[in-house]
Amino acid sequence: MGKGFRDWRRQPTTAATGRLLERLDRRWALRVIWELRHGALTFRGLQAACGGVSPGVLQGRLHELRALGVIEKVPRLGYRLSVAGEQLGTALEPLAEWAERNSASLHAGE
Amino acid sequence: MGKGFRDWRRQPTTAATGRLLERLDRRWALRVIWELRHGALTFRGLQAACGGVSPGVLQGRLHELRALGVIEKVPRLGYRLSVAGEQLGTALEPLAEWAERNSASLHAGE
DNA sequence: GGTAACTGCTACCATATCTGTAGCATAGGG
DNA sequence: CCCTATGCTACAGATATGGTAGCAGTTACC
Repeated sequence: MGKGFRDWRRQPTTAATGRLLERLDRRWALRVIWELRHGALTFRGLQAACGGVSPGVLQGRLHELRALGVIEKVPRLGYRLSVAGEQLGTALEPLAEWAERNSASLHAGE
Repeated sequence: MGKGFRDWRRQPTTAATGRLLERLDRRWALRVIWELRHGALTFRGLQAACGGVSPGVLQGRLHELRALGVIEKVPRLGYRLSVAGEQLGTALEPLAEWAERNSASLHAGE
């Protein structure tokens, strides 16, 4: 980084939160969890629900999210949230509520 | 898309939430908001807080987030959350709490 | 058995985005 | 003037994503 960095770092983001954000700010990561919040979806169903993500990317996200332990693969149904994943989905709800409340400005930003 | 798509689309993600997720699942978007939650930061301070994001990317995120109306630029202090942005930051807290609770599995997924 | 439609998943390439570093123009302090 | 900090731009190389085609396995049906 440039030379002008001072190490004043105040209360820093904890490692755990940092790791989470590191995973979730990738494309479709949040969306996948969000789409699974009401139950299991097949790979292709999930793909459609996300508006046609490319299968390679979806595959990658599913792999990462499984490694994180938030989703799991089930023989017939496809993929679904794990217990931890459902909690994560719940933690996402305030975000969705915010989006609803601020849909006007979200639209403007487009 | 493959040919095998069925249009069964159950309760779909609302447009507003979709748009939000579309913006926030880009790299560093969530993190920037998260780092600003305790007050304003300068461009370079924000850069440092995010672990050294490349300035070009940070610039892009700041531009997008300003267009969304969640952050604003202040003459001397750098950048800070707008009123809506603070609400968004608050909506992010459950996510951070989840991360703390599940730090073990987050570590495992690394 | 043949076929049709589904399943999860892989390969490929064009494009977009991110990383990492260097550097510019400005402002303020000493 | 010199030094440091500011916001910000530029550029090359690495990585991620988008879009499409297609494969192997399973299930259902005629």
